[in-house]
Amino acid sequence: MSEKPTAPSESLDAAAREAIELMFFAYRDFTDVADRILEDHDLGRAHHRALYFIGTNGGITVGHLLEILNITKQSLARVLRRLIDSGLVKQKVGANDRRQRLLLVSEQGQALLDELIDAQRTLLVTAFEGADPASLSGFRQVMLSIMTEEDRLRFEPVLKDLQTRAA
Amino acid sequence: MSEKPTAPSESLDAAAREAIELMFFAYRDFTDVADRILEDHDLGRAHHRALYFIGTNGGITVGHLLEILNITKQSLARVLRRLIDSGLVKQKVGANDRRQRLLLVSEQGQALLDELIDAQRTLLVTAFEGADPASLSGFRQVMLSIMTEEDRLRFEPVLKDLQTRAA
DNA sequence: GGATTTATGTCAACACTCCTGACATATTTT
DNA sequence: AAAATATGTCAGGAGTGTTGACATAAATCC
Repeated sequence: MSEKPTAPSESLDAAAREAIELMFFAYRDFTDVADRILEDHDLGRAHHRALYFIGTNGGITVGHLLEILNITKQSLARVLRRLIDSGLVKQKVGANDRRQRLLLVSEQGQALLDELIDAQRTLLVTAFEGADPASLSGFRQVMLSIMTEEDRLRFEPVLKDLQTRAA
Repeated sequence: MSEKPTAPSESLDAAAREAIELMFFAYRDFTDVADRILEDHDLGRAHHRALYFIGTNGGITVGHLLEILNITKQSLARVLRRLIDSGLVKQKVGANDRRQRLLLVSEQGQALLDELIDAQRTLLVTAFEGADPASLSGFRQVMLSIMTEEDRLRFEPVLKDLQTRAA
């Protein structure tokens, strides 16, 4: 009685359709908590993302940051200029390669970043507490599984099947 | 030996920190599959979102769509104008309330929407297949838990604790 | 029925973010 | 010395979101 023989499992299919909306609403509300803080500093999401990856990867090069963010040099330039001019991010000439401009958050930048991370971390901790303890690993597995192989490799192993490397 | 007495559980905290990045990369790669299709039609994400909610809520009013999307009238106006001018969306005067302009996708609009939904659905089905079957419910629980109460109510019950209503 | 509210549309103007393509400089590599 | 790399910048265009004001038609209130 199944509709089409190409159906992946019917139930997975229905879950996937619902998940399209789960992704939309969860992501929007997740970013909203940071957006409210950013408003007070007249910064946008692009500033948040750059600040975040600079803060969590101190001394990152401009090129590497571009790779992570997946945007063009010009898009990042504008954002970086603001962050540097406002004193949230500092640059340091690379020790080995003097062409590089290593990026670092300033004390102020770290303070703002802490505020942003805290807001999202708190939301997530609350969400985790509101769900079964076992949900956490399911959530993680699915999220890793949604992203591209390339992005997945940025995370610690832990998953056995997805990353063929039983350490 | 714990750092602070305010720590929620240490392990939940660490998971939440990682989840900040899971959200970023998973959402980006999830939207990317749709963005590639949208490019071919010279449409942006805003058009996608509007088309999606019109398609899945046939006859929705402009006001209701604004509530779902959480954007201003002017932001939607531009997007809606394009969708209507390009024949992807039709308007119909409300039967009861003739001030209303009920929104409906055209045949073309439905075809494009199907293409977009298929792309994201396929990605999600593959992700679900690549994770433990039990992961699915964990993923769902956490995603629902992340969003605001208001948004959560848009979904079918299923969760017992979060929605106090053991129907 | 006249006043008010509601649903929708639109104009103007501004900000943020992303893109393409081109060009310039300093430094490293070949 | 020539080529490649890392970074910065200029010019210009598109999409998306905001505010505030104003206009019209239709429903609702008194």
